[in-house]
Amino acid sequence: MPGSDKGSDTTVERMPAAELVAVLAAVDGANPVVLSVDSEPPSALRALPSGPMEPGHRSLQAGVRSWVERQTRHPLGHIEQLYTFADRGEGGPRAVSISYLALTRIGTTPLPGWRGWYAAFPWEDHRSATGRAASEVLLDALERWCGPVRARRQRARALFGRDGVPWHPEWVLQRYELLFEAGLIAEAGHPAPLAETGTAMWHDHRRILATGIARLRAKIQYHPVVFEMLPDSFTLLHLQQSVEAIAGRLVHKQNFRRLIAAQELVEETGQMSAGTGRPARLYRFRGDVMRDRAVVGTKLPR
Amino acid sequence: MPGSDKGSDTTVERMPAAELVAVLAAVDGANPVVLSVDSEPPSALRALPSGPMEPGHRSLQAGVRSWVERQTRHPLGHIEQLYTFADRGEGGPRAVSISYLALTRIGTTPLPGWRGWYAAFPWEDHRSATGRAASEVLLDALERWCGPVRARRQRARALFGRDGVPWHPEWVLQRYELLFEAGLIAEAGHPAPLAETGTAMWHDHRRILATGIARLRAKIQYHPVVFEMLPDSFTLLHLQQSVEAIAGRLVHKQNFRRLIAAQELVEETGQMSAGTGRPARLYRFRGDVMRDRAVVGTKLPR
DNA sequence: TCCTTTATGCTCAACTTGAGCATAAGTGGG
DNA sequence: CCCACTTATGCTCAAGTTGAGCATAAAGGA
Repeated sequence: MPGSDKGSDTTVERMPAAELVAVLAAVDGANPVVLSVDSEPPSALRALPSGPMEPGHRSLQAGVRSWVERQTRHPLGHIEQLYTFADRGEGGPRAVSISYLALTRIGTTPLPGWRGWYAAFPWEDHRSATGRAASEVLLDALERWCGPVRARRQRARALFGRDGVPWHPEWVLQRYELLFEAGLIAEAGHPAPLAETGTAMWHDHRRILATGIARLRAKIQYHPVVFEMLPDSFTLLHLQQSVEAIAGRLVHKQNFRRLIAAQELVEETGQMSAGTGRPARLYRFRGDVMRDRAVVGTKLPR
Repeated sequence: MPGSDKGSDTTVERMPAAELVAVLAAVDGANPVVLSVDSEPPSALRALPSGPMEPGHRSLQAGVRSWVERQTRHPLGHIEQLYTFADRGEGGPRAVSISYLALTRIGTTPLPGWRGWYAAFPWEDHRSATGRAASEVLLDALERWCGPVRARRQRARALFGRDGVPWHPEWVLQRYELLFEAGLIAEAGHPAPLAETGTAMWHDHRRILATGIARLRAKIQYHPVVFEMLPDSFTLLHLQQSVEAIAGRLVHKQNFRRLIAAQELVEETGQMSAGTGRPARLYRFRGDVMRDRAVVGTKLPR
């Protein structure tokens, strides 16, 4: 192998184990959810599914896919690697965890274990006034923590968007890390200093989840991955609500439709939806356009 | 640990060693370069610097930084994780390699080992007619390989941008993988079927480099990372050429300046450049705006 | 019937982007 | 000194994109 200081064979003994961690995301109506395991109390979001890496797959990707599909009995849509973390186990060998984001549909038979992801990040849901209020409260607390340090205050304001600074849905991880730095995050040990601080998760799973949400929010703007989380046929409102659920903010309905129409990502099935209000046309995703353009955006209007 | 089928202790023995691989990028005038090691013949791009992961750092990031800085004696600017690969070592334990992208300046004392990255990807340099021609030749070959399969042809055209389809600089990895699939990539074993196919690299380093270039091209559009690769003071032309070198395509000069001016990312030093043609103002990067906005774009006009 | 709810079509102003025109200010050669 | 050549810099214009709102349609229930 090339490289300057390649380790000797003894190095191998010190080498870390690798673990896979999955952020398995779906949308249940207007509620974005992830699969959670080992909940105590039940129905709380506590830990992401994880397991050891197994030899014998063509790629890590394939390994994650078959492992998750075996566990959940759900076919997976889009899957992508998030990040690799190394934790030092008290100065000794380090455990490497490789995290993945995978998208799926909640079928008609929802598994137990799906939990709304905003339980862990109340301030990230800017669709509702309560979510926005949580974000305000945290920004206040952050500014107290910042003290007179100008750079810090500016960073806080840029991330949490006050005073005309726009709110960027995809900066989930940066916001989480700032809150963490400021000691405002409830972790397993110490209790939450504020009510708006969200539920704690096992080990570093909350950070991994933040990474996953951030990636998904970013991706949704330039790649039609939402459709991996929708049923075969859906109304435009359904599509819009899924996008809003993920992005954590509302969009202008007419503009959203204009955008969707312009991109020719969907086609009418010819059928209409039932339900309250005027019936809406049902659409299906046109998988074929993916090949024409390789990448197409869904773009979020404000 | 939570998770469904957590491995027993015996699993640990099968676990892979982890190796770090760095794509260390810089810009030399109008030439984008990466640090290469172990060149044979010398001055060829053969392998990326790599080494074993060492315990004792706060994070992987910090480990890579100190390792690369020790090797190259260059301070690193931006550094980010690219991807984690697992290669199966003949069905046995897998080697995990964690790859990183790091940016730096080539100081006044250039290290040996910097090589133009387009040697490995001639078709990615759309600044020159020869690069565009290489891209055309490869697309022709691809279309022959595709045969009548419509979906394949469409994918090839979308990626290589023919017939009015726009060329997307950041789809480096996808293009590489398509060429690879089509058997058009020269790898260590078999020779190149075409002249335009670029130089082979050790193991999977060419894929890693492709990932790094892709990430850098994408990043440059919404984060001012170019400045990490420029000297303290520079002319707007210098800045533009660096961007063009990375993006692999030319931009409209006046629009580029308008964009830079609008973003207030740079300020005049008051001095002028010497050299051929009318002297130009020298600028420096305003590091302080980074904090105000958290993220600022450099955006590439066509 | 009227009220509530959701669907859908259309317009407008503000802003962004791609492209080009024109002029300025250096250098080196006749 | 004037000219060709090179790079710098200011400005305009047409198209396209985006944010926001007006208006109307079609269903169900009180």
